[in-house]
Amino acid sequence: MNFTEIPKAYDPSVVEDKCFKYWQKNKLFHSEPDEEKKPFTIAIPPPNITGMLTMGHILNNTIQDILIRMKRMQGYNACWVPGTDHASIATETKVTKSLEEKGIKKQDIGREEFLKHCWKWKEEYGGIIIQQLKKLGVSCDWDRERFTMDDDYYKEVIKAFVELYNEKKIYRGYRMVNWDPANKSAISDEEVNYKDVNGKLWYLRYPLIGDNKHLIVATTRPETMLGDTGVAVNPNDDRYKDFIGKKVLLPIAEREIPVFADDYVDKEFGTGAVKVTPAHDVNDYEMGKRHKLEVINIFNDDASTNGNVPEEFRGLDRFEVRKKVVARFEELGLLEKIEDYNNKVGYSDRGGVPIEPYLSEQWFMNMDELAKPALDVVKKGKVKFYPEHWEKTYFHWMENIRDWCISRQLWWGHRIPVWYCIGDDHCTIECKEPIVSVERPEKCPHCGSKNLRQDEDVLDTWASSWLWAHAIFRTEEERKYYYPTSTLVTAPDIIFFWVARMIMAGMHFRKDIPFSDVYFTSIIRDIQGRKMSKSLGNSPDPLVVIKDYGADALRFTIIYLAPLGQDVLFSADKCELGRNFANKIWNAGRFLLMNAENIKIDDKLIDAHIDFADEWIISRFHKTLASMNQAMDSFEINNATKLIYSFVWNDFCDWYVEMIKNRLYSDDEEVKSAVLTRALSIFENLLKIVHPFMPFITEELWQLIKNREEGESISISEYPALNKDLINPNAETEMGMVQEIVYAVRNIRGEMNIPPSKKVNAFIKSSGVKDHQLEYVKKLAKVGNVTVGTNITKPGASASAVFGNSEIYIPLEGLIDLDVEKQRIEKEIKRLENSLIGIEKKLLNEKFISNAPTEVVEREKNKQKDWQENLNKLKKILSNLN
RNA sequence: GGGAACUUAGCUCAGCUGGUUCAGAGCACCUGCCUUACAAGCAGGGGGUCAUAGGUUCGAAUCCUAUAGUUCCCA
Repeated sequence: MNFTEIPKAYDPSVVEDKCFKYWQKNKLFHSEPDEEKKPFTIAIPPPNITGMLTMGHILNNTIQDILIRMKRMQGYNACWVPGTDHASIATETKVTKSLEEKGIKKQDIGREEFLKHCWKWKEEYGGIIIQQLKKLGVSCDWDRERFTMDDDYYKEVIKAFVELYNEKKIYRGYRMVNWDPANKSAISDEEVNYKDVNGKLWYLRYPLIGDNKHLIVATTRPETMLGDTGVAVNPNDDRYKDFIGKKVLLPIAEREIPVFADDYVDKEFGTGAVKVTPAHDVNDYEMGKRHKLEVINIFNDDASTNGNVPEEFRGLDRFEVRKKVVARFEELGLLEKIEDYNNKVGYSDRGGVPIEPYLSEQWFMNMDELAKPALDVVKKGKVKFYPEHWEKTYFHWMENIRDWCISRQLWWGHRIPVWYCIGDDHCTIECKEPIVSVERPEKCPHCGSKNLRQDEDVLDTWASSWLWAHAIFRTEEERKYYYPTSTLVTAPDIIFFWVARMIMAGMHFRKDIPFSDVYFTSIIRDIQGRKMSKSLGNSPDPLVVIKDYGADALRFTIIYLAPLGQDVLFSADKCELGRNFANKIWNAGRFLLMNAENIKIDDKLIDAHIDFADEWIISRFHKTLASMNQAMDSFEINNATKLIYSFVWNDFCDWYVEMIKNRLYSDDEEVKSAVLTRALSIFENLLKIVHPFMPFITEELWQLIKNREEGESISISEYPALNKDLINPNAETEMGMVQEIVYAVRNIRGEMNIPPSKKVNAFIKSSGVKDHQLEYVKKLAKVGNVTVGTNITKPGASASAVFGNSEIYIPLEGLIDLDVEKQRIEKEIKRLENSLIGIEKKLLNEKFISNAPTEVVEREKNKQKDWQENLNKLKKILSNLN
């Protein structure tokens, strides 16, 4: 290959697909248990099969990929299991809708037929998100892809149900649940979101029986009055003492209902008298139980009114009925008033409609005993959260945990393994007991009837995905090897849904934690800080971003922007950061490769002709590595990207590459070979530490800089080991001096507007500058001749600067603007004076001298001495200018 | 109502256990450059009483308390 033909700008579109295919073909990310190696395992948070790739997935999976790639290179048996979940409600909604578009109703075709459609839909669309994920370059073990409804996973879920039922942790009950009328299913407490709603408070008059008086009740839901079976007041409310025990005639329904006293009633709310609807409000239900009230359900499963309301009010949607009820109250002269009222309304997470408290028969899981060990392992630090503060949220939820409603009135999902005896003629009382079994029972164990009916409901999707961390592994052998997994990377909004429950499942079914570290990712917002959402249309399509900027650029940018525990304000154009960085790396590689066309690479010379610039970059590399290790250990991944960025751009490209040019363009072939060989080896190490973050470009360059065998890959190469002996303070000091001089000269050049094409000469009044340093100064600051000595006098018409304890003069005959020069010096004097004021104040403070550690005091004294000397020099320079 | 996080340059944010990266980075801005890796670049520059008020300390962006604002979770 002719390297001069390498394009000047990096083009990710060519490289990315090629690299991914190469990795796939060679199965580089496949893992099998291997007792010789330590496992490092990640279970992907399974995206839902109805989902499309979002920026949240990008962040989440990039982090996982960084962790897994790094560990893989560090010699671990890295195993990242990908997969998807079946998303009961979301999928069923999609399939139902698409059938309805064809004029097919779910009920008409029946369960079996409907499920066939679901599977077809899953085959067609369910894999899209996984395909999209591949564009990101993630290194999952693609042979291990799992789905929560795979046969063996399905069995695992059913087994868990039966086990928990037998342990009496799962039970059936007639309860008031959160009902989602859109999906016609119960949902769990966690799936309800409370929103502030600008509503109304209606004041309704209920006529007292045997009296001309009225009792006025206030309600946010007037329509439920059709199901009222009582009116409650506070027992200590003097206003209503006389009403207790009397009855009111419920308007419209024409029902006599009692007035009673209950402590629950808040005297301050409304009129202090509240209508009680036991079938449609949790608190009313409790009151109803206490006072043995009738329970009248007025709604069908879609929240339309049923036969328990007067004829003309039947079959209407709950919001329609509201209007009609209010209108009727007005007609009857029983509407006292309407006030604006701000209240919280629970909305269904999935359905997006207000939930309806609804009495129904459901399956529940008692969480008390499951929660204890799960709480314990986090308290004891066996499972660590990053950032740590999520522990508090976790503790609070776990300590106040409530029973989990796990049944859903849906067909797509894990069907509850419970059968009911319909019976023949000889049923016993025991036949009423549910028959809970992994396999379909032959007959009723009590009466022998074969007439059995399976429970129609399926389980909450989370009641299957909570087993994910272990159920993704098929054999006990694998579970022993890979479980517990290492790090879970997930969004904090599913801490209860998934993280907490997975810890519970792990402790219960495996008697061990499911993962040792949990990394809670940032939430991606738009540039105005709004959550990204479909309805706002403010979420960039990650695939378009990848197309425009490259996957590496997107990966790097999103991590760079995402500090631990902080939200990220993202817009696609921010990916310029990553794209530019990729281009920088590309061009550094291009530079080395172009030189490699004419210069021989010779590994024997890798340590030959080494000088302080080489030692310095190696020192910087190992320092960077040390900081990176520290950052990664504490999951400060964005710090790691910053370290990488600054090493690559500032140290390697800005300084080192510029510095080796002197020697690469020399006449000594051996020096040239040594310098390029070494630079390439440092560059290779650089590629390796960048690789987990930007896998594609680093793979491409790694393949280019040496001849590689088929199947070789940077992704399975050895990660550079930290060698603290190579951190070299002498080289850094020597380099520091070069940098100081170069900065000083560049500053003069910049301020004096001297074009780069024009070389300047320099006089340096110092004893400590060596010739080989000056060679670099000449190159980097575009200096022609340098004169160094201790007894140099300042040439006329020159600009000056002070560095360390030395002075530098740049003769600028005809170029110098005296005013500019004076301003430059004065600015520097001002800066130093301000610093000195602060330091003097400190040193004059007796308490500082006596209380501060001696080394701090020493340090301050030295600083003062150096700065004072420099100040004196500058002052002298300034007075000479005047 | 209870809890959590945040407030540092025009914007987005670093700054972990107080004193050698202490006031930083990227973007934006201004000036000069197509210097044989890179204009997606190079060199230089301007810009912040670290939300406010107290306190602890020899010393506070950093620790404590209160206040204000922003965001999120739970009831």
